[in-house]
Amino acid sequence: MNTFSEENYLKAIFRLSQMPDNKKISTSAIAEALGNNPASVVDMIRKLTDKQLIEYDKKKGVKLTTQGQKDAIQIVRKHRLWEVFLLEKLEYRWDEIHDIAEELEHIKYHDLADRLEKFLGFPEYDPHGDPIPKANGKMAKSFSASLADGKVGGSYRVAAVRDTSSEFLKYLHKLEINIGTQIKIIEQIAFDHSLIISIDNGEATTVSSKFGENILIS
Amino acid sequence: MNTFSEENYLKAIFRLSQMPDNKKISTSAIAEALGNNPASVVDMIRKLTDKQLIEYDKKKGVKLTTQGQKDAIQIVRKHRLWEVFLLEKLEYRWDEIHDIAEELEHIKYHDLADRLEKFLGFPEYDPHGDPIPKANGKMAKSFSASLADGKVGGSYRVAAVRDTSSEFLKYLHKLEINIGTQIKIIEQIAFDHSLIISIDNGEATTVSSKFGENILIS
DNA sequence: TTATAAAATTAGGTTTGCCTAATTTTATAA
DNA sequence: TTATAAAATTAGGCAAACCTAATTTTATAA
Repeated sequence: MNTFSEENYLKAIFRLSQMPDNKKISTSAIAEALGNNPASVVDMIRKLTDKQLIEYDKKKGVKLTTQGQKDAIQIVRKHRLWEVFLLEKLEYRWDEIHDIAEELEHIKYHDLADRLEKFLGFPEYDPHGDPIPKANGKMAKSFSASLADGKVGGSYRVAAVRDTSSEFLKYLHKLEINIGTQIKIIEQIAFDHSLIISIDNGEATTVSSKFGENILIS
Repeated sequence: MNTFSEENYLKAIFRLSQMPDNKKISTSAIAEALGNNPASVVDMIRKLTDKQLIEYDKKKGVKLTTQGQKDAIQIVRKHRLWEVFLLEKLEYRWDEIHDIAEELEHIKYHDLADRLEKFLGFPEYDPHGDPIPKANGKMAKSFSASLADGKVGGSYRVAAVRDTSSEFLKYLHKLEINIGTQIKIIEQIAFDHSLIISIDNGEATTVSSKFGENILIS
């Protein structure tokens, strides 16, 4: 079994490996993702390599092994199921559930994820629009197109959010944007790629390019 | 905030302080309860004393301070609420829930216990018959009379179990004893205080005195 | 009372997972 | 190509929470 910390590294590496940009997963990228010092990451890379959960090549960076990938997906599965539980059953807000699920995802017990999944009615997506891996590790493809990739004049459905920080989610809450909300791109500012959008046909609002990149559409 | 380990010590001390025998809570008693070495307990006694969660007197043993008691009760509260969740919602067996709740009880987040309690419909007792502390720390008195204290010829309702180990609970499952089961004491063996009992008016069964001490009656 | 056993404590050590500071390696740009 | 910046690594350290072995204190029983 893996420790909490090992699990957090696996999850971070998995997340990085899912990024559309397909960049190499470097020591410093992992350090940044976890808020740790790169020196600590070097320690853990050694440990996870010994456990054969990752492979490391200074040139190519870190890659999950088959087992590492399996382990990571099970953590992601638990995280997303618990998020559904917290939102739907305990009525937490969108921006609160991530942090609690960060702790709950590490609870290990035979069948726990499967029973939780059944209890929740086999949800396909978590409250942030991310697909929930099945018990066998299979998962639907994540949404990858962002609002920033949309065309001026186009109208798009919010399918998921890339950033799940409470800052971003609180901002969305303020703008009344949820999964399913329809967003129309009215204009793109050439200078900094800011977007002028209409939310559910409401009045024009300006958002940054960073904002647009973190809204995934379908 | 307290660490997982500190919480486990507080909980163990609380449990010992609830024992009807009212014995002094010694270093070795705590060590035994947690399966740790007495030397480790000495370390932690120092730490919890510094944090003003316990008071220690070599003669009188360990005592929880007001704050220590508060903290301990909140952990017990979470433990028992999660047990209800695991049994009622996830359909785990009686003998499985304790171990999972041991992990879940340490999850900290504003309101978590309160929301869980509400979701579960404000249960009064956990599946082992132990009272669930309320948000304000108040809790019903635990059942304290055991079957071993019963009279020959008397008939008693199983109100709770003292031992929550899966070994004991599996044994109860085999004997078809649950909370609410009626047990009649047919005879007590003078030699070793074994009990001959009838379960829900079924045929005579012999159980040890240790068994009798771990069944609490009302 | 004194010998013995039990309990408590101290001293010193281990592992995990972090850290800082210094150094080495690799990449980038003048 | 060479200077500089960035990234990676090494060396050494720290706190938490355990441990064993040795010692001291306390309790119990002959």
